[in-house]
Amino acid sequence: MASPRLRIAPSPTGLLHVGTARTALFNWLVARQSGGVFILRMEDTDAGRNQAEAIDGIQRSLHWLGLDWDEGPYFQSERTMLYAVAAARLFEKGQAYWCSCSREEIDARARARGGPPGYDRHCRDLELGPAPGRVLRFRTPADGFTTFADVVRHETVVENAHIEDFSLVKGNGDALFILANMVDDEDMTVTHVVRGEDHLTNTAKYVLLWQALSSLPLPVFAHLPLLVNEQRKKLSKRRDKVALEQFRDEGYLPEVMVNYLALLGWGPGDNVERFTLPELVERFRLEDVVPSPAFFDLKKLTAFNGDAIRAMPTAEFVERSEPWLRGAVPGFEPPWPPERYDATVFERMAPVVQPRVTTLAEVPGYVDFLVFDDPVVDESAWAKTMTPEIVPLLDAVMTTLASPTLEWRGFGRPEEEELAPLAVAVFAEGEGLGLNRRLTQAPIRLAVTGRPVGPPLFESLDVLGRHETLRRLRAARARLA
RNA sequence: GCCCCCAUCGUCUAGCGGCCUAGGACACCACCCUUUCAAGGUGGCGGCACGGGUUCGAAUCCCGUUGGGGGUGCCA
Repeated sequence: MASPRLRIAPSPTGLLHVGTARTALFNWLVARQSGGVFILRMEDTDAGRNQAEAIDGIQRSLHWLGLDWDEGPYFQSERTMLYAVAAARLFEKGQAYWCSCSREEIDARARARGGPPGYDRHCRDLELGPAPGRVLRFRTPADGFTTFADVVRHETVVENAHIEDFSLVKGNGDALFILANMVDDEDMTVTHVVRGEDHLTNTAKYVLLWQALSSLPLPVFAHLPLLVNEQRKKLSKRRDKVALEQFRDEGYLPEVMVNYLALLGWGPGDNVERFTLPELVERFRLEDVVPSPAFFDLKKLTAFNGDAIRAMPTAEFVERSEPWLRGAVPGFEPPWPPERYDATVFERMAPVVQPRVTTLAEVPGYVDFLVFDDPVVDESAWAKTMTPEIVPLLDAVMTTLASPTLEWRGFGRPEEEELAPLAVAVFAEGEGLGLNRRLTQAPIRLAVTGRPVGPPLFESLDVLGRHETLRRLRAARARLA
């Protein structure tokens, strides 16, 4: 048997959608694990809906995920002759006919007869020729059944009487999806059609067309379960956050996205859930795809992302965070002018930031106090914490921190059990005033970072430096006086 | 309306007739650790939609019911 040929056939009407990405991934996995070919084909037959930008965006997103294609991108808009030839053949064989009915006429007749909506085969035997405004319709057999097998589902049988005489060519001469899609699959000798369940109903039409136009065996079909939102509706770009580039901009890692997407509609037999792309190539089985819809759970994606960030060597974390810190991410603005980013400062904080973030876009929020001239103060937290009673603490801490004999070090050392010198000094002052560690660190954190929560305090002071720490403490003290 | 598909913890899934008093992950809860917040550790809560069959035996097979979804375009 010839090597498998699979394709992803997005229509360039917007950014790559997570559902399309999942479909692309499954197709790609089958191709790669079988020594097959993965084809990219832009289904841009509807000129009015195409967006030039989308063509680049789709390719960018596929690359981002690590899904490379062997052929293409093909563009259906450049292959119109193929569809015209197929349409002419169908017409000549009597398997298609021209129809002059407008949508309004079709609907009006459906209402008049009180029957179900849909085309009533009005022009079927009128023997009309082609003309502007006329559509070409497929002459669906009046009786019999159309059946097809599906790797994910049971064999499906559809009564031909239930399939309307669907349109193949628009009134302006352009081919419709159903024709172009089938003709291209045949022409590109696609062996496996792996796509979303929303195409299941189209498949009977596809099979009918294939039988009318091709002597090749039908491709193997696999209809993947839909990705749904919390309302259990198909993910849509209008209602839901689905653009892959948005996830990228928010600091989700491509390897995590691939891993998570693979788990939507498929599960390995054992209790392992974390996979790299090469591991997926090895483990994935199309036959094991489940048929029921899957909820795209942002919480689980985020949890995986946080795990992956924590699992990185710190140097890698620093490197991969940089675009968000420098303002190099298209959809993300750091809270400071990009030129203020100082890589050497961030490098020192990175080890304590890394376990606290779940996406890379969160990183700047953990280190902004180091970049700003003055901390941005959380006023509600200030009001609660910075009471007149803490003045003695601030005074004592300032005196201690100003002492030149104090070693300015806030990071603990692996080999020592004790607290770092800065922590020892500050806690000692708090203790002297009858304050526990929790109460001692709170006002200092607020004075220096402006917030009640954040990275560990003494590490933060360490990186901020003695001079700036004291300046901020004095400023807070002044505000209280 | 009609056609098609689907149905295991809240969610994603394991299960493919006996190993299931149904396993894992995310979420959630509790405790521990702790300078905030995280992280980490330990434990917990929680499910086979319902009704009939088939079988010595069903989450697993069959039928029905109910529920959910998709399609029904001169969109893809």
